[in-house]
Amino acid sequence: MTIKDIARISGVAVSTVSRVINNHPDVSAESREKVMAVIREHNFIPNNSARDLVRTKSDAVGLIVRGSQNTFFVDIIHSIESALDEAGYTMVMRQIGSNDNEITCAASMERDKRLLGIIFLGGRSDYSPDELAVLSVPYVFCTFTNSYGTLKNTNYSSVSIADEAEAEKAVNELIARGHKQIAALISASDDHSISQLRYLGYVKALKDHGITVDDSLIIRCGTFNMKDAYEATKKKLAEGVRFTAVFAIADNMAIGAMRALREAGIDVPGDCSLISIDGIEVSEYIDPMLSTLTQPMKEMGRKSVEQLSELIGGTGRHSQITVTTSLREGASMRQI
Amino acid sequence: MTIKDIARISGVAVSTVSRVINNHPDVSAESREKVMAVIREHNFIPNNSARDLVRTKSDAVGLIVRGSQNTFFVDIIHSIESALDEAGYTMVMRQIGSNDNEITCAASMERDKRLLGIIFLGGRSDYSPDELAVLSVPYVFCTFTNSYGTLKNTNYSSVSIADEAEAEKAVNELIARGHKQIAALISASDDHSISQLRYLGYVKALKDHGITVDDSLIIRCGTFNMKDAYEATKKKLAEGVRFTAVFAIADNMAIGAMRALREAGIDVPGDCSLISIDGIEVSEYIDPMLSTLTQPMKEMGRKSVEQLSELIGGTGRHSQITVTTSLREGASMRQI
DNA sequence: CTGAAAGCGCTAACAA
DNA sequence: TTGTTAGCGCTTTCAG
Repeated sequence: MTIKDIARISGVAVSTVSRVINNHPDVSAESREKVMAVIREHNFIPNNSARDLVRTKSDAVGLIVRGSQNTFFVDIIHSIESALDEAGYTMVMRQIGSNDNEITCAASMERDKRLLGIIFLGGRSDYSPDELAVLSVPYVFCTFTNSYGTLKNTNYSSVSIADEAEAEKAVNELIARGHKQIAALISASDDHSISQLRYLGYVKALKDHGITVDDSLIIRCGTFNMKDAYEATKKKLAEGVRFTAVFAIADNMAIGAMRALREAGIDVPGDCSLISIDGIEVSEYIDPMLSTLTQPMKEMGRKSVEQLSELIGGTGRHSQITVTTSLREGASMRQI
Repeated sequence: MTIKDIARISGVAVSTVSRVINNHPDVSAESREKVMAVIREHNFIPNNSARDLVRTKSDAVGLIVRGSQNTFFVDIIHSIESALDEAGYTMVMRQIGSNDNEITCAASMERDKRLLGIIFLGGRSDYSPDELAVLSVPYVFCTFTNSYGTLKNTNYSSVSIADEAEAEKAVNELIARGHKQIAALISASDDHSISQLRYLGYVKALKDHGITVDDSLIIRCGTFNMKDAYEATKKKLAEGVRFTAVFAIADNMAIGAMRALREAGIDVPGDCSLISIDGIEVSEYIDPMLSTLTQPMKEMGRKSVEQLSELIGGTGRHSQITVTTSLREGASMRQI
């Protein structure tokens, strides 16, 4: 069933059917009625591939999301969606698996959907100019930025927290409460990811306070999973390593660690304090409530759209926007 | 940049470029090299709208997901993805917002992407034949089924748990532990959703054991959110209503309730037992570990694909597959 | 207000 | 092995 069929059945030309479908005003009420009736009767749905193909412009902005399971993104997605909506854009969201390449996916969507711009939610911190060269519309990184100097500041936009500084802030909270044996729960310390940045913040905080960094206190999980964080912490504890506090680079991982600690008979915060970064919903519901540096999700979403809008409009230049977290005092830390 | 441009630059015809792009064997190594070089040099990416438009057949199966924030779906999605992959299909996933209509979205994708079949992950339990009439390829419901008799059994396929029976099973666990004042944490009892079904199972369990159903023990949240579950439970407790156990229709909601109970000074499971249904990851990590009836996610994903495969292949008829949960004994229930 | 016709970028006969 | 060409289903001039 195509508009050609609809046209034939309704006794009008395809262009008239097209006008009806797209709500063009210059169609007589009579024709409109007739066509609509036929469309309804036959459950006709226009083919988007064909529409996208012929349309030369659109009002679509792509949102590429890495790691959909990350409940941390849910609020940001909502915020981006409504901001985009207010700005008069249509959002086309694509969640990609961990194996897919977000840039390739974005480049593909850009061509298929005639995107005006792209927002990347989650992604790597070390893209090369060559990689990004496949994109020819403006884009902004949300929740991460180019932290390894592989890009020029004048060539990309981002909205993110200062991962290293925030991690330092988190660890400082622990130090301020008298902790010196502080473990770090990370994914890896050399993967050019957010994990590495937050790890560096941890190291800096310790050094600044004259605390020696003890590599045996670093718990490397390899991933950002709750389960792996649990296993890794469990293993570390089984090795007999002890500490009075843990800094986890993500709430998710902190929750995994919490269970490992509990199962080892270590009370949080009684025997061990715990702090992390993110502020995902469930972290507020568990017992003890997680003390965490929450990222301003709504704000990040809104700012990303603002920045992209200016880029699309031609006003405004590239900029790296840094937002700050705020400490949500849960009950997982204590003074010693 | 189109294949026409690539053809011109490479000095070959568009069909040759097309052949290279699609890895057809009948291209000389020389031409292939040349074309590939030009493609790389210009960062050429083919337009999928055009490809989808012209392709008359594909190996794509659509996966329509309602409620992406639901971490319960993550494992099922993985399982469906790999099963589809093994069966030689390509998966096209689309997450839809709570405002969008999943059937319309599916119908649209069916036409755009020439889908061979569709899997609905999450959805309503009372579709009408008319609604479904827009779909012309086989589909299967995953995690829900047509529970209100609006469809003929010979007209649809599904893989789900028996919501009412499983809810009954959950409540029976509570009753077996001596509980009689059992609250039910639900979304609504008359919305034709899974909530209503599980509510009915709750009612049945009570009745079968001669326990009067007390409407003041029903906590209606209106949604399936953690937050709303928390608020609703808090409110109920503030009204002075007391009970020795709670049956929550979903883990998510149970976690919300847990916090409300805790804040009211009610210990779980000391003062109040708690059981729910689903088996989401985090429910295993919290303290106390949630006692829940876990759905066999991997199995559900695999069976959905199997069923769809048979439908697509023309072998096999429609069927409603019921899988069963298993009790994961956490630590949120106790004998009284 | 309506229709005819020219493509959008690509694939797949068909011919060479 | 390669090139030519006819559409896929739709939107959009351009005439009428």
